[in-house]
Amino acid sequence: MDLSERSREILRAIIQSYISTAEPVGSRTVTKRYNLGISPATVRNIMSDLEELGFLVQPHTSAGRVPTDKAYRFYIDTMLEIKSLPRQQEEEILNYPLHRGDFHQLMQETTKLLSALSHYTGIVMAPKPAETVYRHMEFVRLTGGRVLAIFVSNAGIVHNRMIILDEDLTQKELERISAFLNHEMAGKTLREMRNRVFQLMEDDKNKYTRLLMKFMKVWQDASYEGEVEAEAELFVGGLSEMFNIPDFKDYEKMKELFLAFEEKHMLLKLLDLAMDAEGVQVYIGSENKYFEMQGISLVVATYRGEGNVIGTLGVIGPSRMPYNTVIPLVDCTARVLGRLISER
Amino acid sequence: MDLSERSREILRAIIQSYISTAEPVGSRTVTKRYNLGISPATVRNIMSDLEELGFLVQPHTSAGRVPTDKAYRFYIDTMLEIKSLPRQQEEEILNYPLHRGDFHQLMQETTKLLSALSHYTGIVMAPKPAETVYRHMEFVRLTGGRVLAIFVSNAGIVHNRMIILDEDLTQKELERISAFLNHEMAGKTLREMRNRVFQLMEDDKNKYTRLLMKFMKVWQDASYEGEVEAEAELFVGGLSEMFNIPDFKDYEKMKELFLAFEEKHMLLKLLDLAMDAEGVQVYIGSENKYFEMQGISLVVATYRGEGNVIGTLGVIGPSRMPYNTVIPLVDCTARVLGRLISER
DNA sequence: TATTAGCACTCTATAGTATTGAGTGCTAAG
DNA sequence: CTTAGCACTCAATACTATAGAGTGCTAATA
Repeated sequence: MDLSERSREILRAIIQSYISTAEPVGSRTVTKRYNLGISPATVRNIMSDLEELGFLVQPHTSAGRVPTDKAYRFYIDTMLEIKSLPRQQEEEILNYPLHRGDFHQLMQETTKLLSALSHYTGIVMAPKPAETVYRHMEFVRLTGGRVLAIFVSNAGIVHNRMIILDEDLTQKELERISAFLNHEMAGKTLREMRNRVFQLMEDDKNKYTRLLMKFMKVWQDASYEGEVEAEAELFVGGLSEMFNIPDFKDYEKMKELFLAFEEKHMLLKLLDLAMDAEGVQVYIGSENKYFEMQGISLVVATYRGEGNVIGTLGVIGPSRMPYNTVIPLVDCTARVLGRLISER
Repeated sequence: MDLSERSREILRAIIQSYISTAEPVGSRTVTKRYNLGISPATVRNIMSDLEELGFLVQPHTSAGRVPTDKAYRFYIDTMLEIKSLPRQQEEEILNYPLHRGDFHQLMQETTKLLSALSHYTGIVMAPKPAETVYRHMEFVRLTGGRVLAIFVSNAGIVHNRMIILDEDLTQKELERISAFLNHEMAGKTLREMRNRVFQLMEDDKNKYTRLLMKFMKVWQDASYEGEVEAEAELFVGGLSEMFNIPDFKDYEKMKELFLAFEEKHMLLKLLDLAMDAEGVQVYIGSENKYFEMQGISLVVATYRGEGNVIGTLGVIGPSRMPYNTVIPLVDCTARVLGRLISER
């Protein structure tokens, strides 16, 4: 992208202006607010060029111009100066009462933190059962052959699954199975456990064979039904912030947005995708095929638990977002959450 | 309320008309759609009376009339003929795949079911930890003196709490505590357990005293912090249905509504209140002080688990709701959920 | 006395018109 | 290459006229 220094300056000015006012930017505004020693007419010429290059569009002929997704991408990649997080905001994150309650609450509170500080909507994707390393598992006998399998990770994340056997086991028997499986499976993810189950089922010299066979058969069925590969849980907080954003002052737009939020699959796919990359990532408008929506961007970061990347979190807002403050905010929150999980 | 038979007929006609069209009802409409052998002028006189009695209001002078909360209340109490649920809808409820997954998913899916069938927003209040009867508890040692306490109810509801001890216990020690407490506490609610803890702490002849003391001290603190008395979890599904309701076609109204949804306390208080009554209840508009909102009503029913009322569920929509179909729908869903929980 | 036809009146919603102002693109001069 | 100047475009706003739905009141009627 070979823009002249001056064109870049003007593009930056337009983007910054639009980010702070949400109003289409005219040539006069540029010269007045950012004195570049240049006349409106000149700016107009350059703006016209920038439009041709796909960085700007006009809502209508007699309006100023608005940055495109391409412009935001360019801005973020080549001219964004990320501030370090202001001391005060960092304090706020550190003092936010995240540490109370169980894992669910931790996730939920984190979305609220993200939302409160960004004034946008906060999202957190919880660790996926299939990829969580469990330290302990427990089988609790309920009535009617039903057994509740409870998995606990190092970080205190609890997942559970109902297992329905056609045979009623005593709690004692379950405890034997439980002891055996704990020994066999501790430190594994659900995915790894499933593989181990297949392995064990080959080996019929096992002394728990009959019970285990039953158990594992059911387990296998469960994973066939997609339970092991189940989607991660998605937490959303601060949805109502969306109503304060002038970009979304349109009823139909809002409806579309909320429908998308209710259909969590797409958002989860996107967040899952973000697991593969390092650091903070920004998805602008139509850049991603899973949550493609005019004028909406996501700022996403991965968070770690005991070393590994275990989930992602971030913020959803208008593409017209003050990235220089939101990015460090998301980054810091991800770190803090990671620390909390690891030292929980 | 001594209305003449004819006044009642007209009021009913107006309410039914408004429920189905969402348009203010004029005198001519009443005579045309419900032929009562009466002229518009007569209807006007009666409508004027009904307005004076507080059953109707006019949005403006030259508009028809709209039922007030008082009118809906009267309608529901004295002239609603509740249909039995159509066979087809009952089928739909019974066939809805609620039974998969864990308790959380069950709750979430139930909100979706309610929403899908009513075309409004579904809500389910999960059983409160403080009032859930637990069959089993388990303590899992994590790193750094942290212990995860896991409680399992008969129905397979799992709650967990992090307990932080300033002393590192081995899993063996925990198992001893766990065995003792399971023996001591099984079949109790969290609230009852707390009381029992106080009792046990008096008794220092107990052979587990030192560990238990530690443990219970922390437990006590936790309950002091309100963890035992924690609010029930609220599940909401089908929020976006709100966007399809003409009554809420206003941006500001919508914003207000979503803010109320995010502040779940109020809604929970109301649902909690509903636990005390039997059968299906309807809260119209300003009738309740916790989720008071112009034009919005709730249809709520309690559901049972193994005999006891353990939670509530329902539907939120415009006061202008076809109660004769929504009420049996909510009723049936509550029954089905109860059955699923009890036979889980 | 209760009902009803008739009519004037009220008020919203809709369409049409005029005006304003922001902003552009083009042209010609510097 | 830059810029002043100017005609042009278009959305937003305010104003006006009109149509239509519905009422309340009055006087006639059963």
